[in-house]
Amino acid sequence: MNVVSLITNKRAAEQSCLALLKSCNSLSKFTQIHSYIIKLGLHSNPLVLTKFTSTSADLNAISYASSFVFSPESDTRLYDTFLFNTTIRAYAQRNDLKTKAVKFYNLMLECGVSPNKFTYPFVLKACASIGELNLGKSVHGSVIKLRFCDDVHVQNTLVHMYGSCKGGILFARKVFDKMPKCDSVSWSAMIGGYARLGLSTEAISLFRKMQISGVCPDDITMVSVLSACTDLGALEVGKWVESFIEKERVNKSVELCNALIDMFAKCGDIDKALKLLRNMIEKNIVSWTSVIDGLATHGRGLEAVALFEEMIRAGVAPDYVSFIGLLSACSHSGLVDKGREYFDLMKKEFNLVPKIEHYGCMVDMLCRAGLLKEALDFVQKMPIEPNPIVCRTLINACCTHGELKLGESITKRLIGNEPMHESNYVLLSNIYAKMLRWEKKTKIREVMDKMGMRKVPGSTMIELDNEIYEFVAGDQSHNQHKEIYEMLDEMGRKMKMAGYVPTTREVLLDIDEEDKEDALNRHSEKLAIAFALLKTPPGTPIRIVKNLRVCSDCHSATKFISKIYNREIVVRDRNRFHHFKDGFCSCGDFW
DNA sequence: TTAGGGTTAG
Repeated sequence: MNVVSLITNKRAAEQSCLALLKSCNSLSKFTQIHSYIIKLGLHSNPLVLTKFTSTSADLNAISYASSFVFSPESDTRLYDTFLFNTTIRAYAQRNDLKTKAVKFYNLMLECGVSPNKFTYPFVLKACASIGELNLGKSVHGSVIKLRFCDDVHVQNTLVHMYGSCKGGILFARKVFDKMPKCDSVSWSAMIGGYARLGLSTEAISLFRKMQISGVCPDDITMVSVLSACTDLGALEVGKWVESFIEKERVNKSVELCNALIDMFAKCGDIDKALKLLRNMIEKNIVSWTSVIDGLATHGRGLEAVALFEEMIRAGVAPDYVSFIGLLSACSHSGLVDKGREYFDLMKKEFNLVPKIEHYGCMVDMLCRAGLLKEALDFVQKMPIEPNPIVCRTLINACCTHGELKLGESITKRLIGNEPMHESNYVLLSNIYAKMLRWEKKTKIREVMDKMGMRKVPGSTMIELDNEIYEFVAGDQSHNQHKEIYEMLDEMGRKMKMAGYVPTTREVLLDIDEEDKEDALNRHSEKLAIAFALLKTPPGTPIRIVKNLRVCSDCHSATKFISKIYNREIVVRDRNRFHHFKDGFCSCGDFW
């Protein structure tokens, strides 16, 4: 065989390898082709493997392939932009290997290979999910240096990246404001950034600006807008968004329908969420889970369980999240036996290993049912370490059941593990208040002050005429505060006549009974309800959203108010919904 | 021969 035919054959072999790799989409096929490549002496040519990394759908195979491409034997002179781009993309798509995408980007620069306009969206996407602002900033620096900042794709990914990094939202807005031309992706990235951070009012007001700008929102924009409504509990705005979607004929993708379902479920209209699910032709696990979880938080546990069963019959396999919804349904509705049954079924039938969240649901369920001993036993036997959420559940249960000493010791241990978490100190200080150990309580507050910590103040939001009002305890900032406090006095008189007794044991302050009553009477929930009674016609349902759990005095007072004023009152607190009507609450005083 | 924004829980 002469040299020419050897070269021809090698080229031919290379060509046929490329052709084979083009259709290769699995690891097993790849390893087969790879052995040919090695036999033919082509393994040092990364370009052959580039073909594979760019076409393969199997991400494990890509890891395998790139380990050869970037082996020490490879001829680095043959590395090119496309090779790096495909490798970076492959890793940027893999949740567990995002940092590798950035590593390959750095290697690209080290090898002297120039990035192009396709490189940055991949790298920035990886930075976004890593969430480190400084990393993102340094990549942004390269974007500027290499003059790729005029590309709208790159700009949009920059907005997304900053919007996903802790402390980056102002930088996102800076990039966004400087963009000469925004498209629907730019607006969605910025609105989505606000929504993810819980800056929901900003998200909605930016959406209004988008409408003025004349750029048409699409289904993806609307998903973020809806998630902002969901966060605020703003049902009226949410309903308006729904009619906007209809009117503008926005593509009703599965994701958009899911966002609508979740909005209705979390803004208090669970029946509407259920109706939307029924009307969806193509539904996925998220659609089902949103409603199951919605039913759970509305205290309709049996219906949640029934819907879960229906989902399985429909051939949709439950996942980790749907089991959280299901178990929390059992927990919120006191279905202890059902909960235990499903917890076992999760492993046996569906091959899902329970995670800490599922153990958390079980502990919560046992504690709510008053089975504190069993809950403690359960935690001790858990194969994973209890997380702070599980510990706090136990501590709360200890407080409710008068096991203050035990509560104190768990809280002290928790503070040892999590010294910067302010809610642990609040717990301990509340335990001391219940023990009437005021001097210890004062000491805790001093420690908190020294560390610059503050208790999250309770606040209640209410939506009236498309405006959102927020109240904090003792709030006097509202321009109608005089009328509101007069209304509160009237409510108090009528409630007492009807048999209401203030639950002063809830007031964890060292003050006399009369002052305790006064403190209770100024809780943000009561202020918001008084405001609603003043501003809405008789018979109109009242919906409020509380940032913390509703306290038992407000719970009892709201029952009286619903009867005295003949109003349906829907309260969303941090954990669940309470529907008050005719002096009763849907939670059956069990929350 | 490659590109950008989104949904469920905790």
